[in-house]
Amino acid sequence: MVDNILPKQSKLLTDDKSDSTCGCFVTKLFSKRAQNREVQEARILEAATSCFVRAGFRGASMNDICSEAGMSPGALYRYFPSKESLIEAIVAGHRKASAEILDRMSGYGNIIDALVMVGLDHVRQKSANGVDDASARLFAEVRAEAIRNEAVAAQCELYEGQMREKLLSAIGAAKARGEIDPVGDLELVAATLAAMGEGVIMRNFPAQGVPVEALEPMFRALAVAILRPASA
Amino acid sequence: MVDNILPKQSKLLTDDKSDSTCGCFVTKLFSKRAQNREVQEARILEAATSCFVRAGFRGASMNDICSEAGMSPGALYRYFPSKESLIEAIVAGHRKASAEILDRMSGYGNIIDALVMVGLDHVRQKSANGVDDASARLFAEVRAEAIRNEAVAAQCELYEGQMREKLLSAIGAAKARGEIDPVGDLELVAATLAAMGEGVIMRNFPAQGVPVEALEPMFRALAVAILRPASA
DNA sequence: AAAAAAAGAGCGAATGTTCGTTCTCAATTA
DNA sequence: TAATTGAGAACGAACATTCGCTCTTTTTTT
Repeated sequence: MVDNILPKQSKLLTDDKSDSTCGCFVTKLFSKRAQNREVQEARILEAATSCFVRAGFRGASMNDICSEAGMSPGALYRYFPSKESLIEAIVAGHRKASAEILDRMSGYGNIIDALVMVGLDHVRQKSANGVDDASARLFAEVRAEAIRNEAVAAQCELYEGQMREKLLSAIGAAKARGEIDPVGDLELVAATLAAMGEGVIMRNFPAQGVPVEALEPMFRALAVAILRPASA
Repeated sequence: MVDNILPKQSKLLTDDKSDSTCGCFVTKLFSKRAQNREVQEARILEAATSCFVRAGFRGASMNDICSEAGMSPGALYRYFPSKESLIEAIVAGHRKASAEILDRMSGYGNIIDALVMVGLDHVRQKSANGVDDASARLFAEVRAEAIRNEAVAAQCELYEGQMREKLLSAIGAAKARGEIDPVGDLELVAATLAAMGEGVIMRNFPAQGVPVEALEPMFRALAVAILRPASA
């Protein structure tokens, strides 16, 4: 389809003549070749994401991805050894971005505000990240793929384990401070909050015309109901 | 794999000789042939469900399904004209079962109890329906498939539209009665409850060792938080 | 610094396999 | 006998991946 927006061989980094007179291994790290590799990998991942969102991991063919990336199969296979490796790279990046949102929790004075922020930020990121709602769709695809693809399941496990820990420690600390009185076992409380939040994220409300702000009272009500802060 | 647990041709209904002396068209409806057709269709759907849960809609081949059903491709294609038609039949059945749970809502005195029941019944049905947790896994698969398969999307739309209406009318009635004071717009409230409930269903908690009863206070807290009953 | 050699990058046709579906023919039922 | 049902081989398309080749960049040698 989109055949040649970029020249066949990216020249992006060719103009500025880097001082290749230096013989040290810095040349190796920043050589034309090494830089090009990163650019190409990014290009492939972007194309693959676009194709996978459109047709699913199984539905998108390597040829589709090659076309979208403006690259031949032979070239693409120099950067990723298999379709499977592409899927894994994309899943890891997707889940990592989610996990990182939780790191901002400590910036909030109380746990309720922090949780609401986590929910809203997820919705924002998954629905308007860049141009389209690719991320929310990927979420569903990844969930399904994880059921039968062991490597993908492991990636999910890894990052979702991190998320669970972060959530758990934040809630545990708040409880220790006497800030909240959760309705149940901390583990279950954290898992339920995560599951319910994920349900909202996957619905992709913004794509259906519901503004992110409208979800704020919903997330807040959920957090208050499950965590029962002393102030309420 | 499981090659021949059942005989190649099911004899389940062959033994009891039905009175084929009657020449009216009732014979057509209940003839050996017509009965056999239903049995075979059920057998195929069961096998297909099993395969799809194991490998996904795209990952399971028609040969897999044929083997599991103890049937040749030629035979199977007499009952379903395509893989696509199998998928659609399964999706429809799966979503219909979900929608029917909502019909039991009117049996409860108040909306909170009714909602909690709906959530728990979904979890029960999706996780322990029959033998394994096939139904919860199918949920994820169907969500992903609906993104790119128009026919599946339409099936989901149909039944989820019904569910939305049922939920909306139940909540609307409770509000009219002054029983509750929801935190927001009724449409959004219903959609959020459904999304959050779905999140819990897809997590398949019972398969991870969390008993269904443990989820009851979670669902109740959610319903109370979002709907705000006067009694609370 | 120039020449030669090696390594890397890209292309696109080719490969072997898998898959959904169809076809032909035999067996069973009406 | 006529119609339905089933088996299983066969078909054509699609797919992930590889191969042989050319061109460019980097490294080594002179």
